Amino acid sequence: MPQLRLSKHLPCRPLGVSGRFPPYNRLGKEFAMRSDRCGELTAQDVGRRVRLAGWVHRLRDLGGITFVDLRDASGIVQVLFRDLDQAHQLSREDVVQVEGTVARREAPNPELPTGEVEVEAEGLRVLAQAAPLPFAVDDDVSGTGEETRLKYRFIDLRRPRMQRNLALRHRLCMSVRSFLDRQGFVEVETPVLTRSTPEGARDFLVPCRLVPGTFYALPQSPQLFKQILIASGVERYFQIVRCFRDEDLRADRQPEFTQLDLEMGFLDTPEPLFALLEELMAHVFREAAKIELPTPFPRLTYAEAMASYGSDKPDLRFGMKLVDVSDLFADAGFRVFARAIADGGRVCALCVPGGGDFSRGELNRVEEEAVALGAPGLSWLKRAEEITSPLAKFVGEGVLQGVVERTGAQEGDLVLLSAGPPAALNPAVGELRRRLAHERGLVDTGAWAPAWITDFPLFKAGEGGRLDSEHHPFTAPHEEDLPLLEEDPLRARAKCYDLVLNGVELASGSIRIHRRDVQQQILSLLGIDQEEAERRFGFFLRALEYGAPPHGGIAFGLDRWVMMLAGERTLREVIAFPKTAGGSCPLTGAPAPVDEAQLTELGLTVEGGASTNPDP
RNA sequence: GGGGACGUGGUCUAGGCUGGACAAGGACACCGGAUUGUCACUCCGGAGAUCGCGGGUUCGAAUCCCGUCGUCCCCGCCA
Repeated sequence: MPQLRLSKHLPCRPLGVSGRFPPYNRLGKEFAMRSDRCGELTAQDVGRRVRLAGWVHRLRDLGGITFVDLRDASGIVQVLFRDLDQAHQLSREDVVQVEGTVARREAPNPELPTGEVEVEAEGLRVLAQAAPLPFAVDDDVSGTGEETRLKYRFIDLRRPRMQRNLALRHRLCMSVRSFLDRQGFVEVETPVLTRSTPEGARDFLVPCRLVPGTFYALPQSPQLFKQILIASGVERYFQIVRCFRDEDLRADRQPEFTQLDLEMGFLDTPEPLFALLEELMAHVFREAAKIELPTPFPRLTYAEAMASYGSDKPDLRFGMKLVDVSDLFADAGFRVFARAIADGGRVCALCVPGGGDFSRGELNRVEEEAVALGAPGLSWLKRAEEITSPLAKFVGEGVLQGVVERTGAQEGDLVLLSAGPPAALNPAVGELRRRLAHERGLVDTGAWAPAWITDFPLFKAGEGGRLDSEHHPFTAPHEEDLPLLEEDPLRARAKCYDLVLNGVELASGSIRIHRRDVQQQILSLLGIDQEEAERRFGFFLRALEYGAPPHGGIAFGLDRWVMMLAGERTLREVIAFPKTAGGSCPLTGAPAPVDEAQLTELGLTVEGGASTNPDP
């Protein structure tokens, strides 16, 4: 039986031949086990003696001849075994080393990048055998339940699509780091074992053995640390950092997730930051995904976004703005609308291009949906050759004509009309806008539509008439709104901004308060008195007392960013080892009960005894 | 905390409404055999499931009911 002959010096392929990802600088020594990578062999290699190593992707045993698709990170190449008995013993996903000669194929496979060639094996060594697989390593993920994929994540991640996602994430991080490095940012690590930070979510707690009865909290974000770093003279800080929030999960929410966190000193308006971040975005899209993003990004104030799109994260890949037609209906004779206006509401029109084909039944369904979303009701008009509308019997034709003109409705379009208080009406119609656009195929799914949303309110109404921070308690108010803090705090605007991409909130930030007295005022408005403030974040307030420059920053949801670029539907597809919706990890079996001895050491007892959780 | 969907050999699923020849069918994977140009190789043969778990209804439950656990999606919650 032929054995693998290990040549002493098999020259490695020189640099620059391959354009495949990931290209990397090869040190000769690195290739002790292989001279080439599977996916990189081409017709130019015909006649070369090569040594490969990889996984047996697929086997075709024809008796006297056996084909093996050999796979490594670079791709797949067909290996041909002639009269090599060992080849019959191979199984899928065995790890093998093969030495042989590159030959031109009798029948090329156009489906495969390496399809013109194959490797005629002269020797084979099995490096590791694989047990029967729970699922195949191919890109059709649909044939496997997610729990099974997570339990055998080490197999799942071998799939090209998952490899691509991991690589995309890496490239995104690399391009972020290189860009920010060139802009003078310094990556500084902040503690994971820390105090509760005031983000408003539930904390993950870690019991402290040295002081029984006390707990560290895992950070919901490094917010206070990054501000302290600014006060510490780190003028430009960033960090790609894990954050933890103990809340229920969603397709786009994991209990631990990654932020690109950054902060700049000597910043009192967001303008320089916007310019920098737009360049960062454009750079990252170009480097990581070969997408050109035009800059500058459109900007909308929070008030504009709510009025025109009914959302603080509008999807700008399509139009369909909410159009105010209140004035047209104020005295038009339709009492329902007139009363809504008299009560301080508005009449809002939404043009659905091509919506003229909605049947009466569909319109009823849309109205039900609108009401379920919080709109008081819904009416409509259609522009065909004539304008038709149930409102025609209440208002003059001129009013409906006015609606058509203002919304720009073309022949064949539908205009939905609803009236009510803006706080309820706008989000309802905005959500309707989003749903109808998707249902009707009006969204350009290949487009990238970033936008800045600015000037959020500083506060929102909390439970029992309390004030809550819209962003967080360290957000600076607009100077001209400082008087409002006393008179009408809910009207005060914050120096606060979100970066929205295709209707998804990608990043959120603000100019921070850098004066101790203003900070104290905000905290007291939030119902946090001096004593509590001192107790919870006295360390931070102290930092503001010793010369903190004006500063501001932003934090990106990095997982979401990768998810969008990867075109994935859930965060789990872009995180190597994610949690299920129930917060568990099928791979490791976490969370799991711990030994009684560990609890004792920590001074903890578990009510009702530790729940038993069988090993996975 | 609430709502919805799902749970059947290793994997994915059919069957479930209308309980009875279902000691559960198929595909892929696996095992044995054949096979010298395949590429989702093919052909022949084989093994493998007390239908998530517990209880109930019934002469009889994969199927109906209740509970429970798990997975997924949504609301609440959460930047």
